[in-house]
Amino acid sequence: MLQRRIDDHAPPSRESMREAQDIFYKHLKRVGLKHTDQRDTILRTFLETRDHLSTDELFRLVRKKDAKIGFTTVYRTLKLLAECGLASAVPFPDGMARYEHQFNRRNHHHMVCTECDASVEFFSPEVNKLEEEIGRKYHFDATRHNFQIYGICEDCRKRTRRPI
Amino acid sequence: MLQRRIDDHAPPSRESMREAQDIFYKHLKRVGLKHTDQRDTILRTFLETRDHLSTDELFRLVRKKDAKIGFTTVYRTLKLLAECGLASAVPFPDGMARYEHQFNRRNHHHMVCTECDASVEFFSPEVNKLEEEIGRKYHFDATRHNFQIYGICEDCRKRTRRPI
DNA sequence: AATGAAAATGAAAATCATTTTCATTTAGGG
DNA sequence: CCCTAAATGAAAATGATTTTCATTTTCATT
Ligand SMILES: [Mn+2]
Ligand SMILES: [Mn+2]
Ligand SMILES: [Zn+2]
Ligand SMILES: [Zn+2]
Repeated sequence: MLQRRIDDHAPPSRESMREAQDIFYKHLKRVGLKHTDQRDTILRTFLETRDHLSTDELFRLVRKKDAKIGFTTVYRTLKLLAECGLASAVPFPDGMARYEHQFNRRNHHHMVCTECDASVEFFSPEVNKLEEEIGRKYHFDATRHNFQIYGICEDCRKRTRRPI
Repeated sequence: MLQRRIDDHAPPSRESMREAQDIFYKHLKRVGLKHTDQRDTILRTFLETRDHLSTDELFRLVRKKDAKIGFTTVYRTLKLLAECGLASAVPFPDGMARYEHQFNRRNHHHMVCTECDASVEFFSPEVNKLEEEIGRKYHFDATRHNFQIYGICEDCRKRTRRPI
């Protein structure tokens, strides 16, 4: 699924990769699970992209590195990554479960174009403040939120000659 | 799915029901579709509740009024209602498609308890303002948004003796 | 290094919400 | 009333997700 960026990014450095693996393997140890090559490969592949990947899309990327890794293992690993905070589900309107990595990454939200399905990330500390305020106001122990804006992206607007 | 309210509400009056039917049938006429008893019954049933209903849940309610109406018709009618703005999908984390009616209803958002799955509606004009501002800032023609807060509801917090 | 119990793997099957198909019935303009 | 396009609903298809299970692997302990 197309994704447009408004910020730069470099692939993760060797050491930040280590750092993330550390988080993952500490989590595995904590819940009594084991370290495997498959999990390593899947984590590395996942961190190398900033896309919003479906399980199948990640599976296809993983398969390029190790064709013997099965879909089921990718599916299960993605769940583990979400458990320890390295991944989080992004609810896009295509209905499929999609994940993005949350390692060394600036907190952001998404605008989704209803015309071309592209998503654009944006940054808004105000949204985070709102979560807090509303939680306090309604006696709700808020831990996270989800905010997405739907509409027509700049490109689609230009394409259809319909200025804002 | 449990839903707690912080505002009062009465069942729709006879005349507001008419008003909604009018919107629906104008829409049907516009797109060349026909008026049927089934569609009437489904719309009435849908407007009588403020819950966030899955297709199957609405189907069960509809069935009480007319046992001959099929699931497929409910499914299709819900789509039509969404088309003309009388219904809108609410993306709750249980993964199922859920709809709430949007007729004569105050604009609101949802807090969802990750412990008991209950949802609480809240009101925040600030969120609407944010949609506008962000759209303007990023040259995105924003038409709608989705904002949900996840956390632990008051009841669950009391139950587990873990004050905020 | 060898052992063995617990966990991991991956192919295949199961699940289940959603969507489509299709034979039959119905709405509604003329 | 007639005719045609649309509606209906049962059944089947779809497709993402999840489970099952036989086999393999990890790793703490000898
Ligand atoms: Mn993102
Ligand atoms: Mn609601
Ligand atoms: Zn677009
Ligand atoms: Zn709760």
